[in-house]
Amino acid sequence: MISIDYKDRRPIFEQLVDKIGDLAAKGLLAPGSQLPSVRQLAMELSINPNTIQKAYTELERRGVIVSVKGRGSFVSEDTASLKNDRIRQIKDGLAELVRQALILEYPQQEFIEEAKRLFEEGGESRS
Amino acid sequence: MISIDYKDRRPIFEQLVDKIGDLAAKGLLAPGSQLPSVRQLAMELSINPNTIQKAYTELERRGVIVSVKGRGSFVSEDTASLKNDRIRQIKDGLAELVRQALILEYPQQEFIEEAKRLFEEGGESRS
Amino acid sequence: MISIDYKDRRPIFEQLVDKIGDLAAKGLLAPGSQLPSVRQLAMELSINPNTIQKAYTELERRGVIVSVKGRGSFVSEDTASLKNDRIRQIKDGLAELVRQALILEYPQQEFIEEAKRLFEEGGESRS
Amino acid sequence: MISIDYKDRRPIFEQLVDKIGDLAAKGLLAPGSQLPSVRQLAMELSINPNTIQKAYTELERRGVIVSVKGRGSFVSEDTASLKNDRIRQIKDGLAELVRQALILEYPQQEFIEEAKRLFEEGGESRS
DNA sequence: GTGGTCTAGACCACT
DNA sequence: GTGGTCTAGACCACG
Repeated sequence: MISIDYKDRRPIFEQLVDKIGDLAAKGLLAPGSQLPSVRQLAMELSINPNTIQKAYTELERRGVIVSVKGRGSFVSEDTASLKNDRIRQIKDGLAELVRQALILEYPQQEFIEEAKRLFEEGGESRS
Repeated sequence: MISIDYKDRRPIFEQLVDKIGDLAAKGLLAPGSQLPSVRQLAMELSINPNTIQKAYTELERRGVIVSVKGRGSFVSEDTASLKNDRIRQIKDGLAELVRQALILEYPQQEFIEEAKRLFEEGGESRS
Repeated sequence: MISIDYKDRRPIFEQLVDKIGDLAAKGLLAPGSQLPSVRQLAMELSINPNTIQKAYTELERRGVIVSVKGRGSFVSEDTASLKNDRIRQIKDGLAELVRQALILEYPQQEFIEEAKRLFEEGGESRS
Repeated sequence: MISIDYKDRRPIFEQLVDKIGDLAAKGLLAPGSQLPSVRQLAMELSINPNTIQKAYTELERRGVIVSVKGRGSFVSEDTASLKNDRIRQIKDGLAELVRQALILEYPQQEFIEEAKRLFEEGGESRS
């Protein structure tokens, strides 16, 4: 379910944050369910526990998970915050892109049409 | 014309690539015109010549400029490739964002409306 | 009467200390009355007896309860110390906060008004 | 200027975040000025660079400082966010205290008077 | 057993 | 030189 891509130039902990954030947002990690422990996940992925810890800490900061000393880490039961976390990232990325488009005078209409095209193209290939 | 923003978290060479790419795409750097030499621009911006070199190398790879040993660096005369370079980046970014939106089942309509809103908001604040 | 909140980030033993301290201070646990035994309360709450023991030890240290070997644990009959224990905590916290406010030159008036606002807001939402 | 207290039970990185946040909020660290490098501060305080790094990362997340790879860390020039960061903490603490006071039925009037008393007491002892 | 903090020492990208 | 990431291994508080 959770894997890391060593070809990806982003730091490992960031890949983990994104991956777990996605799974939680889509409900594939049930709200309230327990995540693998820091040590266990570190073993599974053959990476250092500190790196997992860093990812979990960031996820907790974002309200995606809650960690309790001595008990473990759990997916947040506040389902709204699960999705909001990811949607905010999309909106931030979009704002940056539009900023670039305005600088280049890339017309709004083409931008929107490209977006629509990508949505339909992506939508088709889904099972 | 060319400046660097130390508050910007991106590496300086990347800021340069973007900035020069923008200027060329908008025609503010005339096709065929000569760019400042690596050393001269390094002096002007008070940064390391290596950093300029890295930016120029990347720009040449993208077909935005051509460098001729012993003569200097020139904006490409292939105006199409100038704009295409930048537009490709926007499209790539958009494709990635749409991919994320599909994963999260973030509705196309909201995505498009957010984009439109950002375009109008950004368009207003232009001098 | 006594419950634990797993969403609460504080350690369980600390929640118990607070909860029992509150009940004693408000007179809902009569002075002199017997508390559940460590084992019994551990069973009821499905938590480790060590955790209960730790809470009882801390409560005894504070003079809220007295434990007698072989007989059990009892709410202190010194009613003054019951309430004082809790009020001292509030005053300590307040002193620390005011210390911070002075360091930051956060004006007394705003501090007081914020406190009043919180009291009224909190007072309304009580059943 | 910056020191750590080993008697303090809070983690070192948290003490640093608070201390630097205070100095920045009070203007004792001028906006835009450079902080000691991660390694240098680690040497001065005889603690591990990772611990400093953790503190700086948190300070950047809060908008108190900006860190630039290869250049260093700088106090934010957004003076509003410097103070806001600290004031938010005071308000959060106050809200928690009032919540406790309501539970204990500790009268608002006494609470407010205690606060006023502490303000004046603390105010007097200032040079 | 759990999460959280810390040290020691390394490598990377950027200047 | 700078900040950022990572590994390895330790200790603590909590259950």
